[in-house]
Amino acid sequence: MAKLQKSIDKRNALIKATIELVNNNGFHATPMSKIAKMANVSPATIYLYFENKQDLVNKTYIEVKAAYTKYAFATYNEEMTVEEGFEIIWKRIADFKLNECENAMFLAQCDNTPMIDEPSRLEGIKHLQPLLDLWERGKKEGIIKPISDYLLYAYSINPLSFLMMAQKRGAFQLDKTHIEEAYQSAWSSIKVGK
Amino acid sequence: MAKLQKSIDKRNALIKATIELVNNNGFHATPMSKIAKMANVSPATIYLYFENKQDLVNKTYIEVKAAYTKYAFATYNEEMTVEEGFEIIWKRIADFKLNECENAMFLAQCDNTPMIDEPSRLEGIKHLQPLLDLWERGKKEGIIKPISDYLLYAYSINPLSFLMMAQKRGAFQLDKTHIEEAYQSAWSSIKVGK
DNA sequence: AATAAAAGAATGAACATTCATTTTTATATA
DNA sequence: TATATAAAAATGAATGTTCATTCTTTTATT
Repeated sequence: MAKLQKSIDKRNALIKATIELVNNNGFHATPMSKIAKMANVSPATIYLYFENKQDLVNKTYIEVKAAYTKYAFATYNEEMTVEEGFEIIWKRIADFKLNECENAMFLAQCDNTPMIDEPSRLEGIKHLQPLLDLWERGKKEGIIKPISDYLLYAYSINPLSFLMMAQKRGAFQLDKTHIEEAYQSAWSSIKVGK
Repeated sequence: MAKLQKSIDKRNALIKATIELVNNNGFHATPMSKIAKMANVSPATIYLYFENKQDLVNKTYIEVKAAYTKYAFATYNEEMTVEEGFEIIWKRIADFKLNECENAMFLAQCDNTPMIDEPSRLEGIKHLQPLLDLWERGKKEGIIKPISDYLLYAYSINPLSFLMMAQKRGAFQLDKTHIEEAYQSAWSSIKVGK
């Protein structure tokens, strides 16, 4: 019962503050004291919810990653054709990167940085399985190129991260038309051409 | 002449150490003392070559970025056709990401992180112009899709960064065949389809 | 001999974490 | 229903360490 009394709101506020501060300053330039302040909590309170700073950031990563994949697959089901399924998933991912920008940026930063420990990174990858299964099916049906999943991901999904970062820097605006163009590029880079 | 007496070797060693340590630990988790130690230099000496830590990392970024683009365009010239030119540049970039892995990883980390200040970031972008010019030409000739350069970059160049990181994590090995497949994906995502 | 480069030790600030108390909450009793 | 009590949750202030930067002295160069 001890655990249950701890406020889930406080925990969420801490995670949210972590995301926001790390996005703006990077992991090591966001002191626990600032996280506490932004979450309206005493620094000592953080240690009731997380073991230490590394644990806080690992848990934040896993939580955001789970939210990401949940969002991505929310409207997908396995009865769809490969092409349908891919479009559904791709567009959900695009939505996430644009609408849940803070979360998506946090993930992007984690992915190129020694900020997250390896177990947490692996934990985060798990949830992507449905997409890999879809690709597997696509390869069997001769619809998706028979190449490494890493290549498929690099060309069809990862570009969205780059576009999101560019947009965040104000370099350019990703509108409906762009999204459609981007989708076409993504699909044409992984589908089997005639 | 004061400046000229300072050893270029020492400066290079400092930059090299910065890259290596930042790659492994991140910017804020690499103390000046460690950089100094790895470069076989006293901490105080760093301040003869760089104003402060931020300046050191900014200068490192600019230097690596310049090396990257120099490498990328080394075998390209403007007489080439658009398709030729793109292939030449693309493959040089791929080489860089695979052979100069330390440098490429450092750039990838900088690009998603608030580690570098904005002026240095802009300074680093400048050198990419020849590729943008090539694309401009390709669009005029109806060979390259008439879409934003950001989209072209996201789909044809950026995936290499993802693949490099995956390879670094030991997740998979990017061999000759993969490179060729990757090139085909890159080209087919930006060329005008029939 | 004069000047620049380099060094190692010192300085002071910032920070993660812990400590000693206080406040809140849940429950038991009358 | 009101009160007492025990346990958890929360806090602000300390603690000890780490680190960027500077200071003073030594070494190398011309």
